[in-house]
Amino acid sequence: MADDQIDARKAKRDLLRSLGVNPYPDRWARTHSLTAARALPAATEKVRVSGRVMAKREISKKLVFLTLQDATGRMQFSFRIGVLPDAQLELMRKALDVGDFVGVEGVTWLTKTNEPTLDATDIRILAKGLRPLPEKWAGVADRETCYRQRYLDLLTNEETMRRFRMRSKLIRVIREMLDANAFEEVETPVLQTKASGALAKPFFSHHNALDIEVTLRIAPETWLKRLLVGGYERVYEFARCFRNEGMDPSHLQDFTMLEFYAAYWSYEENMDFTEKLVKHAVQECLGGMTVVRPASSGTAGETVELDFGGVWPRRRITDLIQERTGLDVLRDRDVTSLRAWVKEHGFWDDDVPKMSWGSLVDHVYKKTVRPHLIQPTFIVGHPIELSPLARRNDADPTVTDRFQLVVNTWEVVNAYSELVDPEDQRRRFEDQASARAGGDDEAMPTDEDYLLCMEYGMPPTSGWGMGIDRFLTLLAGQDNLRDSVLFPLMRPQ
RNA sequence: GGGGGCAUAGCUCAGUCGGUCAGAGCAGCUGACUUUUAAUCAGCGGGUCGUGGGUUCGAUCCCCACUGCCCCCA
Repeated sequence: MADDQIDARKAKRDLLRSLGVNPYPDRWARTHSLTAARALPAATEKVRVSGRVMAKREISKKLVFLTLQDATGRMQFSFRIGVLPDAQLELMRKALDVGDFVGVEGVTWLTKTNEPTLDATDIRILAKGLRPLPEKWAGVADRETCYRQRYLDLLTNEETMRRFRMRSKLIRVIREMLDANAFEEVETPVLQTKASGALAKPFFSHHNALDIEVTLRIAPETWLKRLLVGGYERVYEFARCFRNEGMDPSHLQDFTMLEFYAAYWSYEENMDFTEKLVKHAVQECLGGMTVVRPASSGTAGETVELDFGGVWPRRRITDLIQERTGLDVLRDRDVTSLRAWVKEHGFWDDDVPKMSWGSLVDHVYKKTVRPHLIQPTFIVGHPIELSPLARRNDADPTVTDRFQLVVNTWEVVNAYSELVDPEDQRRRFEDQASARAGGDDEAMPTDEDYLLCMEYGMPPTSGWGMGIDRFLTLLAGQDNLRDSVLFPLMRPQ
């Protein structure tokens, strides 16, 4: 029968109940974690631990060894005749399965092989499991099961647990460093009436009480900048954002973006800070400045060593294009000839006819330069059309005071000196509106409420954003963002 | 949107160029064993071979469609 394993466990649960033992008691007072208990000297008495039974080795009716696992690690415990009362020993032999949570009280001892072991004087089943755990040696291997039933992946694959603990640590380390630099953590709306702050397609929903259409945020940017008008000087938010676009190994619909804003900083000062922040996070998470990981897509089986040490180069996007292709996009800034070049070199796609000069430069960069950017590199000098919220450069009004950090061909950080001139901002929105009218449905809609705010005065500010999921994926040596998110969205079965 | 791959027991996986091929290990059940740690030994159960069609004397295997997942390309 398909259910015989479940039936066997239910029968054991019923056995417990028939003897007046609750298979789901409310608590267990423990004195030690398993890792702490392992470190105790032999013959320590009244040690109380708890955890999940991961393996059971029944040597005889008189002696059983089991492996217990808790959040700190694993430890072996034993029960045997003469130490555990006979009736309890008999019950545990019959009713205890791999997968059950138990509380154990006992005495520490060392086996022949010097394995720290807790010899039980009392065992209580704390939660009876009704389904068998995945195979103890191989664990769960099926990727779909790992995504849909992440708890099984975490439970049986040590590497998975390590990866998600690295995620928690990464967030903690970044938060600590921002806090130490006088940043304040804030929260801004997820439900909004206008998607703003990025070039992306939003999710729509409906607000019943107000009877209005709302969107899920695509970026926290304009909200955080409103706070600068309100008097904050340094703010940040770990912001869940939602973009209703294609999904692939480097894009999730539901992702975590960290943004921070620092009043009175230029984007160049921010680059200095970014280098320190990222290096600190890498050191804390990896214990060093390098990671060997699979190369980016299209190079199956190859690995690459990323080195976050040293000083990261700062390169103009247009210079990189010229080095890679010989194309000087700044020479005449002509859309038609640039478009012809794109066609001639095989980088054409359906969106090219709609692209402005700036978008074409970005397109060429993504096709020719970015696939070769492996080691951490700052990209600067982005055309103004690509950055409707970024400050215009004083020396060259066609580019913005912006930088991106690219690692292993992925954009990990995007930052700039913020545009704080309300009239320039209005013109940029108007340009976006005409791009939208021209068919570019990613162009940003005008945000009057944000403009109103800016008219009250916004200090010079540098803003910054990092895709946390991407950065973790890089550090953890994974190649799919879903491996860095606990419960990725899956199509219902 | 186009192409490729995967789906077999609760878990990890073999296998059939179409015919005693429904298999192993773990897990489960029964028994033996007081120092195991992937415990060991003996025995016993467990399957709609993803779903639905088709070809065939015969399909888990070949063909088509569908579902889910993974990858590549646009």
